[in-house]
Amino acid sequence: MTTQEMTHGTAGQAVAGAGRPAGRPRSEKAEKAIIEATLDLIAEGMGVAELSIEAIASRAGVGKTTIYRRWSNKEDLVADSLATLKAPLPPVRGVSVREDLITLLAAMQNEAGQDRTRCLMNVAMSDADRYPRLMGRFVKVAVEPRRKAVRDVVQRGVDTGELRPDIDVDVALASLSGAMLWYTKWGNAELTDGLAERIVDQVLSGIASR
Amino acid sequence: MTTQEMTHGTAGQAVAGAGRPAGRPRSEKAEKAIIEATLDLIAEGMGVAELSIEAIASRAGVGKTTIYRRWSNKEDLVADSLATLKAPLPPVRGVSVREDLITLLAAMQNEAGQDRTRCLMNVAMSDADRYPRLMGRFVKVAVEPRRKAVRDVVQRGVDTGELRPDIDVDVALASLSGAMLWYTKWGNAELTDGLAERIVDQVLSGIASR
DNA sequence: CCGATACGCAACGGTGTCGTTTCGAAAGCT
DNA sequence: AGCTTTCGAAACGACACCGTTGCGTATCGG
Repeated sequence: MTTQEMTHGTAGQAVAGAGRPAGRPRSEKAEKAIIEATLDLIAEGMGVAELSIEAIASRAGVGKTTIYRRWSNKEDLVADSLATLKAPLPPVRGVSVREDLITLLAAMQNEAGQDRTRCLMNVAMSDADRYPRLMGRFVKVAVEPRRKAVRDVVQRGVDTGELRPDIDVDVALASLSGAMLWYTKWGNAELTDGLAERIVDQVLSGIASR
Repeated sequence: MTTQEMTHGTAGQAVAGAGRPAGRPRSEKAEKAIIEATLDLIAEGMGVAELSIEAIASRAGVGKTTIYRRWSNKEDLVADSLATLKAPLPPVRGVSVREDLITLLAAMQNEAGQDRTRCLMNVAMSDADRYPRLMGRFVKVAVEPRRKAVRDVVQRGVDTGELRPDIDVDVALASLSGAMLWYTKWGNAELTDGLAERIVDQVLSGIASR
């Protein structure tokens, strides 16, 4: 958490081992509800700028006070909310690079079709420039794990000789993930069956004549 | 223009040849200023939702009346503004597919580095879901020409035999443009020299071992 | 010159959100 | 019990925009 210290965190707890703040403890449930409401609203297409504390409070069934007590501003709240996002990546079977890449890209395509992920992606791309701290957080919890997953597979392919040793791994990964990103955004929405497979095969084999 | 008809457009002009509305004509300069101000604000990172008519009027040095007289709502204004965007694509020399693709991707990378294009891109990706009409307009004036440029080069390569005849052109184009998009968004910002060249070469030759 | 329209500007009442404050009730500790 | 802190709810004054209207001026055609 970012602004936990704001109220009592360090003061009451850091020095002596058993420093509870005395008084009614903060409701863990309220905190969950607030974060969940925040993510919900974002997932419904709300940009960070339009997110209103009032709407979050109302949606979470919580008083505004309860929010302001924990986060001093919207950005901190959103940052903490993003940080709770889990990244359930599909497991990779590890048999062949081709198969693993298809698995990962297909998962990416699937996620891009869901409203929640889609809107989060939008926020990530659009509000990123305006809220650099948010961007950092989002990249860390959402983009980075996926990038790493693809990167690991590619790197493994290089190590095992399945892929050429002289390739630029970052560019490879950009070609793969970027292709899927592009296609799901602006490609023709039809003909997306077996898209992951087509992308992977074509990036693997190249498009130039031999 | 979308809502020109709102006031006098069709009524005064369509029927008899010489039907001017009588009275002071609308200032072309004001119109330009309004649209320019709108694009400016968007380019400064303003999302469509946060765009305020007041801000636009103020920035354009224009009364709100002058805006409301022409556009009945914000979306129409933004749509018309986007429609005025020119797409100065780099000329392509047509010598080799590789060279042409590098030219186009390098231009894309360059554009992604400019704040104006960057923010417009953000709006395109983020507000697209919320304002489908805007999305359509933007795709038409900004995305489509670029997509077509790359597509034409790829298609030409297929025709001349420079590229394999069995490739999926759309996937190829997604791999190329998508890779650049991905890299400029989330790739490590260093080491972007010769990026276009690296992407093109690697997509052309593929990454799999032979 | 006259009538008509557009111009920039300032003001209107209305709405939504801000961040803060107050309130009575609830929930923990000693 | 008594003390402390948090809870949800409601209200506060402040501000930013909304979309509209009126005002005095500018610019056209007849």
